[in-house]
Amino acid sequence: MTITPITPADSGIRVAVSTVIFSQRDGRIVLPLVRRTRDPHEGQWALPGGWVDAAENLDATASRTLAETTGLAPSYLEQLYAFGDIGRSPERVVSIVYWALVREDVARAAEQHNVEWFDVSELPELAFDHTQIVDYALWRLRNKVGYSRIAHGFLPSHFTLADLREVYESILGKRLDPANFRRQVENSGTLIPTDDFRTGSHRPARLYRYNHDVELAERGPLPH
Amino acid sequence: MTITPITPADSGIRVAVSTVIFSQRDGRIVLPLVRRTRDPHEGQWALPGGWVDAAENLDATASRTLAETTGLAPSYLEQLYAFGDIGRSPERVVSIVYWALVREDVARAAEQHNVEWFDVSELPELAFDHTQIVDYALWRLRNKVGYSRIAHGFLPSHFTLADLREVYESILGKRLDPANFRRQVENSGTLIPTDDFRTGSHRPARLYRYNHDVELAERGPLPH
DNA sequence: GCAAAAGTGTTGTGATTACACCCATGC
DNA sequence: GCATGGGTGTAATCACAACACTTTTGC
Repeated sequence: MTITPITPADSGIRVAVSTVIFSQRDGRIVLPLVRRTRDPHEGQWALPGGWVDAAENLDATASRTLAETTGLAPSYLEQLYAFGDIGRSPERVVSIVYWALVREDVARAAEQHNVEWFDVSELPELAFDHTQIVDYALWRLRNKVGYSRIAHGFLPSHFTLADLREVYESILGKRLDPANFRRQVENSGTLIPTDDFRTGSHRPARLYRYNHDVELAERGPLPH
Repeated sequence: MTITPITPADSGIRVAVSTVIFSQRDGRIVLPLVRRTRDPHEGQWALPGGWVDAAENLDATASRTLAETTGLAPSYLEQLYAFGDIGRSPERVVSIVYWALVREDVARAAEQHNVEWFDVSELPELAFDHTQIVDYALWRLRNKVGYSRIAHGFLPSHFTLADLREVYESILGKRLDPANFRRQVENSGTLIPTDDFRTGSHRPARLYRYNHDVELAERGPLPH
């Protein structure tokens, strides 16, 4: 039996993957952009990404392009949305966009050439529809921080409650009550207190580590 | 200036759109499947869908294939996920999957040939990875019903609180307290009481209509 | 001692739950 | 009348926010 394509394999549609990578730095949310070296939009800043190879899964493409940018594995990676409007590029391109979180220390360790990290509130003009894509990724991030534990994805293995609170505050853009914040996260069962403290200023703060028995976010029946 | 494709236009990857269409019938969630008329998986049941035309937006393709199945416009339509694993089809196919809600009366009015509606708890074996896709769509539906008003998408323009409660109960798979349910939805501001009542058995029940000033679900910065 | 962050205690408020109870209709 | 679903009332509970207060460090 033969397989009969209904459209020719050359359908005029190409498939790309881009990734919105978030990290945290000095209480700000930052993301890496690459400068385009060819048309269209040569010279403009764009999200890191690449074409999907016929023998490579979408997730793998996202991981690969992410590694090529930050040099290391993310602490969280999730598909965001498929953008495929006709006018978003001179040729017809469907972009499967992912979003990722990388820890602050990981991001700092692997700075690359022609990659620059920008504060999300001070982004330059972006190529294609990437401004809209970043807006949507930010919306998802702010939403998801309210009902999951993804904020931990920004932090190194050991951290204080003030560190974690700072992450929440920079994502949500508002101050949180330290006392109530402490109780909320203590009751969530996602943190394991250690016997170590961070000293240096004022009263030492206890260091916590993440309880890896609980997922950063519920993903439903999708394979992880 | 010339555009230089990095991969040839014939990348060996084709782009399709499929849609998981939900409706409600006798307290059960049902969805339409089409029988495949060619290989691969000839004769098996599959989600309605089609190839993306180079001149057609993804949303438009979803609406079109949905119309070809149910014959009418959905009350809710949202992108679900892009499935693109290597092994999911003999050829490399990236499927942008949407999910939709259609009102019970709309679904009943437009029954089509070679389309059959199945109870989601009694699905046959499906082609490709469509079983997994339906599982994920159901998970999203059950989640979203908890924090949005999409359940209204199943109902005709006028309905009783018992109708609405039945929708919630069939989605969530559990009974809800009628008294508390009433207060919750009355306080949500999404319902407008009418002066009409449904009679026929016991005490007549007031008919409500949906307040179209509030969206069925918050979609963030994505264009609707 | 003093400032400041770490950490604890207390109180009020609003949403949710469980359930008792009344109302209006068909039979 | 009586069974049944429509609709109201109410008290207990819980999560959360606001804020006063104590503890422990650096200087």
